Amino acid sequence: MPADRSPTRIQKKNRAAILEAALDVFSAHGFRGATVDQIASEAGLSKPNLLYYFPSKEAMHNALLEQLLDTWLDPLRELQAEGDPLQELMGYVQRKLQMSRDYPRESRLFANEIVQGAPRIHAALTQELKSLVDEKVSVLQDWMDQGRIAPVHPYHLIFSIWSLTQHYADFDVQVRAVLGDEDPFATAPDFMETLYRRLLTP
Amino acid sequence: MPADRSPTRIQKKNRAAILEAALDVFSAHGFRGATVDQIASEAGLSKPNLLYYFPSKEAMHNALLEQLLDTWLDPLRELQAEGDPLQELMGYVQRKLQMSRDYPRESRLFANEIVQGAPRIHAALTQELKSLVDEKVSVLQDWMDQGRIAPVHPYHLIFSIWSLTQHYADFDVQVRAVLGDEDPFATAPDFMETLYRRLLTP
DNA sequence: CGTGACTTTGACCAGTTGGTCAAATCAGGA
DNA sequence: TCCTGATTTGACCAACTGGTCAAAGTCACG
Repeated sequence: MPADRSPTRIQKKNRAAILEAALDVFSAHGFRGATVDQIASEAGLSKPNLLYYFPSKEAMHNALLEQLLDTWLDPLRELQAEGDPLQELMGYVQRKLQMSRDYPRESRLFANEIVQGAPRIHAALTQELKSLVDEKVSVLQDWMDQGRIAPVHPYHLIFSIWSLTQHYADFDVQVRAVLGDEDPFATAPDFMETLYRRLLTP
Repeated sequence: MPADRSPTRIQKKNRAAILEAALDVFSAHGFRGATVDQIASEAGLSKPNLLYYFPSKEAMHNALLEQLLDTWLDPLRELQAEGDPLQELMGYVQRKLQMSRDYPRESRLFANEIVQGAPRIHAALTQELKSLVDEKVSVLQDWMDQGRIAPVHPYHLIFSIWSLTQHYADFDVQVRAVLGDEDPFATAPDFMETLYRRLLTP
């Protein structure tokens, strides 16, 4: 096991390579479907060498999830109570959509975990996630009470943004199978814009 | 292997029990994460007995997927070109939402398969699925051309219905972690109704 | 009740899995 | 250069995996 001291050049490089490979494999096969051998070969390292940097397969998975949950919630954190309501919400939707386009593996990693009952991050859902959502929901509720956006169930509003945007990452093969050659990300932003403008304009 | 003749009472009962258990296990762990032993013990049969009724683990998975793809597309098939456009679409949304509530395991089985790249049903996506969607999209397009519903990208409209409704089955733990005690299916139908009425009313 | 087909299972197998370990190799500061 | 700690790996292991098979048990029907 590498020491707890500040990481050497080699440690930095290898840890990053391992996490990169692990993201690839876990997001494509889920936790139980991924094998350490597969991650090792994709990282260009031997299996015992992986286990020198991370004590177990589960530790790699945890490292990814912890690192990612924060990044994943950033777009929602940026939603400002002080801004223009419709503009803030549109910004949030477009940021989430960009994340689906630019980080589809991260999206699928979470999707795999949640679909299978979130056995490894259930605590984080009821804590960090819930409290952030509760906070932003109260902002939405204020806007609705002030008549600045149309009144709708604020939690379902947020769920709808999550599901619509992540759909393009998580169900990518299905979307592309139906759309054929058309690039989903070329037309999705416009659709989202229309949908939420119609829904939320008072 | 059971004969090809008409199934005996025992064959019917055991096949059904196996598929029921397989649905439970596959939907909770994905294909690679599920084990035949686990399915066997949940079905109350021995492992060799399972493999007497199905030649392999993959055969069980295929049997489930084939049987389910049809059921899964039924709500869309019921969308009638002759009916009232808004009412037809609302009906479709509500039928899909009910399927998420009543058959969450089926939804998660598909979700697992698609998220992991649909290695086993990719052909069905580009054939049965695509042709049904193409057909219904042309109905939607006619309605839009006639000004009977607002013009939006028809494929994204269908994707949005899929993602919104299935979210409540596939991401159930997350939804419940955020909502606390509130039953998502008590308030979701109303939210969907509002959303699609605002989006589609001309 | 007897018989042949259907059903069930314990024991087993070869391949894969996550993980260990001692020994070998390497990097870099004195 | 040499030495010490960091890094790497081949060989290995026990547990588990999907799947096989011959033998035993059960059923339905004449």
